[in-house]
Amino acid sequence: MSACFLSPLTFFKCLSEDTRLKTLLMLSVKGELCVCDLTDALQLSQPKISRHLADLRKCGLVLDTRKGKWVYYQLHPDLPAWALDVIKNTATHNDEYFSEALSNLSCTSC
Amino acid sequence: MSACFLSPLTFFKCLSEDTRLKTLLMLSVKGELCVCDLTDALQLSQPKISRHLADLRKCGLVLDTRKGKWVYYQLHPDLPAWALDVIKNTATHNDEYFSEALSNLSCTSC
DNA sequence: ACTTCACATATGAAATTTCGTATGTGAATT
DNA sequence: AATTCACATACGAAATTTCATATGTGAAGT
Repeated sequence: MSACFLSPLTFFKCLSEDTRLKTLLMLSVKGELCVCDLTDALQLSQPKISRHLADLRKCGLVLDTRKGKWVYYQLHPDLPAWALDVIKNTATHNDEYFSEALSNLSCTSC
Repeated sequence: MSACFLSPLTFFKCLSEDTRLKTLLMLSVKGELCVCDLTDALQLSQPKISRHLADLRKCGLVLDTRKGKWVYYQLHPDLPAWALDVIKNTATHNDEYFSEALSNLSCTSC
């Protein structure tokens, strides 16, 4: 789904759950992460991560790209500027909220 | 409650419901509104508005001041800057989401 | 082609959120 | 002090969200 329109309510509902919020904040810092990166970082089951990623996809907040066996997620390039601002702004001023998750990342690109 | 600390998750949970979100956006534009202003603007029952205002109070997002019979609400002065930014930014770029509510306001100060 | 790996989805149960209705509280008016 | 007005809270029901578990799908290796 392309991110043509995004109602503020839909957007904030996506941000109102721990797993989804941390995922978006991590993506805003790291640019791109695969599902296994996220399960490692957040120490959660794969189906749980996958379900929340599906929510974010349906709302147009993230874009998924398959690269061989792995599926990489990024913030959707067509995300409205105000929404991207909210995410970046939140990430910048709340390191302590997701720093532990970031430090759990073991990918080579970190 | 003073707004010493506000976790991003708590904050976004407050923004993830239509009544609460519109209330916050209206307050960011109008500065101060009483409960009856909000019931008029949003065309909702008084207990419903009141319950959501209680939620916002408990999280430290709004401050209530009694003036005679009326209770006026405003965004909490101690709201963290990043959180205020999110609200203002969202209000600026999503007029159509709450413009109808604003136009329903019949208070003299509008 | 069979297996394995990475990820997605389906299902029902459990937890959380929301709501309407009724009732309570405080300030002002008479 | 009794009533009215503006607002807050209590309560159970209904709706929504979240989750664990099981199963399905697609790509790559053997």
